[in-house]
Amino acid sequence: MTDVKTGINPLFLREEELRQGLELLFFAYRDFTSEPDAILAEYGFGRAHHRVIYFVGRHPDITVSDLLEILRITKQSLSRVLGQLVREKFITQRPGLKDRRQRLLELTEKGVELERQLTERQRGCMARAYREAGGEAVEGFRKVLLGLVEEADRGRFPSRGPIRRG
Amino acid sequence: MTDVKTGINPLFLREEELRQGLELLFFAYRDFTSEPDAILAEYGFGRAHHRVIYFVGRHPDITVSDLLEILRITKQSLSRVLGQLVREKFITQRPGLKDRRQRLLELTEKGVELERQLTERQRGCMARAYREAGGEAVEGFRKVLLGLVEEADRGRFPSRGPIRRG
DNA sequence: CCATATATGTCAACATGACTGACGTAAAAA
DNA sequence: TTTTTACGTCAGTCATGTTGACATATATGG
Repeated sequence: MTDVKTGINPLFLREEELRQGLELLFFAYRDFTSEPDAILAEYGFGRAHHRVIYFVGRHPDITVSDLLEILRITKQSLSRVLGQLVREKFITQRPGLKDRRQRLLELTEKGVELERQLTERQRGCMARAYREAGGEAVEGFRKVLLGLVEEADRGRFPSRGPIRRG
Repeated sequence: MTDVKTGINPLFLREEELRQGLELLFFAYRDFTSEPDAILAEYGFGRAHHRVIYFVGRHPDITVSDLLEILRITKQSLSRVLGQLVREKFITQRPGLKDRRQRLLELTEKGVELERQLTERQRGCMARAYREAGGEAVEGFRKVLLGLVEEADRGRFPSRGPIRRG
């Protein structure tokens, strides 16, 4: 194995390194959410609103059930925040074309603006981290995180191949 | 720049890639916490208890204030879960030696056992992801995540140098 | 020694975001 | 036509966070 040839212990499986992985995830998530939380508070919204706005922006005309599958919360929980966002005109609903039971969700201009404002900060943060770490590190970051995501959802992250593509 | 020489766009800064980063973090965190949540529920505990148990296990004899700084919650919030854990004998408190106002926190045997049970799953999950991604990817994972962590807390993650060390 | 600052705890009230369970309606599908 | 599906809603509960006010013991500095 690598360690025999190179004199490296398989450190990446050691307890300490694993724990650091857990903690990195905790600290990164903690700090990553704190920025938008402040903005959301100005609107009287919370993190749940951010998630809804984000994924509706990301998948225009998403249905309620698809959104529920992403968020993994109950419809009652979603209903509350979604209802607010619709009433306050950040999101519009319209019946599906093929299936008129569906409510296709879409951001209004107001919604797009808020989404931009919220996610811009996070993207900036991520961009800085990417830049500082370098392209190769980003590949690794993606690879490991993808391994932590449930099989079923990995398809959401199309591979771009190793580092470079045409 | 790289793109001129190699024909690569600086893709790692593109909107799409940044968004995938945000989402990877969301999905990974979502799935990463769901495992222990089930176990915690059996004890009538929640995620907050896990965090306390984890960091007390990680830093034996940690003080309440140090724990508060890690968790970034109010002492009232901590007090509730910590109180439960102490009453149910997962954690012991004893006055500090130098400063007797402090309450040094430590896991009991029962606490160690629960911590192990909870974190074992997560470590297993992380180990699998590490193994599948490879050592180099793990370095990248660490690098990027560290860049997302607030300056002040980066010292918690001593660098092991680039991939290999003696 | 005394005043002040610190470490911690506690009570009360409240908001958010999750949950379960039950029930309702409209539309699709069998 | 019956059943299933997509979605909504009401009601109640729980976990976890918040603020504000106040209490106590101990440390620390003048």
